[in-house]
Amino acid sequence: MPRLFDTQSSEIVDIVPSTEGKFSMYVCGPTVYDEPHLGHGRFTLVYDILRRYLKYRGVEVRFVSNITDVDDKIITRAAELGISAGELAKRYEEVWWDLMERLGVEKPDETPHATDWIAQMLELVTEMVSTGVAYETTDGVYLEVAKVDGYGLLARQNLADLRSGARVEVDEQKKSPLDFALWKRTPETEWGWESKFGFGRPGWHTECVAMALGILGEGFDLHGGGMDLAFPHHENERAQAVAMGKNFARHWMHNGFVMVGDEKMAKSLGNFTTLKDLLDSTDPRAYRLLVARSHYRAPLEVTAEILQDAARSLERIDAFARRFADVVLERPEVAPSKEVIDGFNEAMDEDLNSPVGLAHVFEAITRANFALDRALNEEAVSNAKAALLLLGTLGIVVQDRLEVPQEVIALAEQRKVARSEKDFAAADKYRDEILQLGYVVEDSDLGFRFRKA
RNA sequence: GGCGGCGUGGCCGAAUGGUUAGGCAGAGGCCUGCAAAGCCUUGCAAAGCGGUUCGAUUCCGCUCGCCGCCUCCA
Repeated sequence: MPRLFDTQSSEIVDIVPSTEGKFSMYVCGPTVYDEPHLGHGRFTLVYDILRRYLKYRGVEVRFVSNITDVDDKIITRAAELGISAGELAKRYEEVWWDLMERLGVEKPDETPHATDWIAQMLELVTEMVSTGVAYETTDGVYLEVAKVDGYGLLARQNLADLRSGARVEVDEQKKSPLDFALWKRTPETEWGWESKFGFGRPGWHTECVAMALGILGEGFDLHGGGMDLAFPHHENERAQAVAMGKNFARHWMHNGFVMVGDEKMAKSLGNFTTLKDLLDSTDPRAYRLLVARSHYRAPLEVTAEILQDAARSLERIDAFARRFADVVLERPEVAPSKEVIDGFNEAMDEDLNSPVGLAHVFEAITRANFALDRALNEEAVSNAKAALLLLGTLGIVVQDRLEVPQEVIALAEQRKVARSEKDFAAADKYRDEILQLGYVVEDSDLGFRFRKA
């Protein structure tokens, strides 16, 4: 198992799963009310890479990520559009999965919906009220955070300091501004559910507790999300579990933000680029490469120039993959370079250091090319196999074959003949014609190869 | 106000108390009919000021600049 930075202890720790060889992870998914942006793309890629890496290391991963389909923002947005909240949520959930597929993010093993867990949430609320850690007011049920041991653990602040900085609106009925809603009473004209606490809907923080514990059980291995979820969302999830005397996540993992200049990309700041725009304009793999080549906890700046940089780096990877596509198949007996794989694993094992992992991949690519130039085939193939294996582990799908129209192949054949007859004027003419059709022809020992112009 | 973090070469981005990160771009060369791809060589660095040390980009302090969380937020 890798070591990972744990938000609770604020240090890199050994990850010890509750069951050896297995790993259960829960990552907070989207509230489906609008277009996802680059930040959503980053966190899904980060956890996708973690999941793929663990599987590659032979760990049996169970990955749960929820869909928040009941929320104030959904209700507000739906009202603006004049459609039902359920309809809006359904629409944006479809958008979400479509984008995930384009990003190459593997679908979670389970994708629970908050609206399917209302009954379980109400059970938890009932339990918290009965044990006295939660109380009712005229507008809902609140958890009294002062009664929770270690409240502030994930925020790394004590209760008093959190309270002094609280910016939440004052509610006379709440015992503390930090107390948060478990159940919100609403008029029956609004979207909601009947309950012993009155008609209403659940507070945000309860759904993940119900779903994580309900699906993965107590003491599941890892809970993750963006850094902005550490407080108050995850803090409040943990608070509920602690209040009920239940074991919650063993480890907490939080990824850094996507930055725009010196600011966090956020809906509220209006400085976001939608994932759709990114995917429509750039090779989706470029964003994955960008995410993988910076550390997951560091801020990540994304600009057109930086994406272009990653895209060019990807061209090098694809050129390498094309060069080795056949070579690798011819040598099934050669194993991937252990040295490269060990270097990669070592980097990834220390808090998922994918930038260093990628450096090993690029070094392997250089060595493979170097060796093949000198006909050192075994050396070339073992490095190439390692690089290809590890790229796959990061979820980077190489384009090692190109579907080329028959017409282009015919021109390349003619060019080959012209070259053998030393008719270079004709050869160059054929090359131009191939270029007109959108392909670049490259010569090699094995004949010709193509790439997209 | 409280808490956490950051400032690395033209750009992106790691590790590290003394030796090449890696990628992208640049320069020179090899290969090629010419290219492309590839390979080789090569600039360019550590916000500032002090301190610890034989030696600091790396540790400590201060200054400056910046960011995040404490409200919804990935």
